[in-house]
Amino acid sequence: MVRTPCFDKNGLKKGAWSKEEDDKLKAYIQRYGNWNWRQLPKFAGLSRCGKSCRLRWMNYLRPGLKHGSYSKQEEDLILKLYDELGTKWSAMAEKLPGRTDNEIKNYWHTYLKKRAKSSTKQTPVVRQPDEISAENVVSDSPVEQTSKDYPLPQEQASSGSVSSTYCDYAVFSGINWAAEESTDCFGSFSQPIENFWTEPFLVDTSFDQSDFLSSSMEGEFMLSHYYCDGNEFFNQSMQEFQAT
DNA sequence: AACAGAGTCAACCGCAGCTAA
DNA sequence: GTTAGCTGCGGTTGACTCTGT
Repeated sequence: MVRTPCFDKNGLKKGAWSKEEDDKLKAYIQRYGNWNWRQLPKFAGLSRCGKSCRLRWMNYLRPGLKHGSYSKQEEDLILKLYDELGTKWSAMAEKLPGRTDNEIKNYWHTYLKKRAKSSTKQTPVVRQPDEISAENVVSDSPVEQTSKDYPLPQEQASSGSVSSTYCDYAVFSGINWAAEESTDCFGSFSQPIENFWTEPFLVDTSFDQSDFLSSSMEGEFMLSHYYCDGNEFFNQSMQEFQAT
């Protein structure tokens, strides 16, 4: 299912990610944010290219992602969005909280392409773009159910990064990601520091997540410019987590 | 049990677009 | 206006799993 790990001529690792690499990347981004994908692997102690790190984070490690089977409503929405947007997978992902462009793309190619072909024999339903939105999704999944109860502000629904939308969804919908991923959530991100950009981005090759967690709980790590797609999410999550 | 072909999906590749110098 | 560096996107690949024979 995944590519066998190997090293290219520059000594950069390719292929499947190990648990250890995941932990390093996750911990680093949650600590410092993705301030520069190109430089990030060097500081995080990873033998990967920045692109690979970004992809891994966006498609797999990022909080709030849903994995697994799609609901009927999600399938229908993807089909409708495909009619409207074509292969704009990232645009589709914005309408499907918790799903990535890559995942939607794969799902399309494996399942929905066939379904779409068969349905083209019927008269297609033409919809205006503004008719298709996340709030039109009716789903039995917790995220989507509650997102109807806590609709996104317009600017959040229509602009900004995909991931911040996911995160805001999570926050709006009251999902306690901190509780779900307690080891991934770190206290005090909401507290500011003066010199985030001048803070040394130390290579955490000997990084111990439990140490980090405990120390961060005590408020030792504080970020003001947490330059991460999910900064709002983390700030909110931290507050929720600390409140529990 | 063994093999072949189909299906799945994480990851890679290359390009376009954006921004800063 | 040009160039370089970086990010994000969409298409594609290929290792692995599943299913049928």
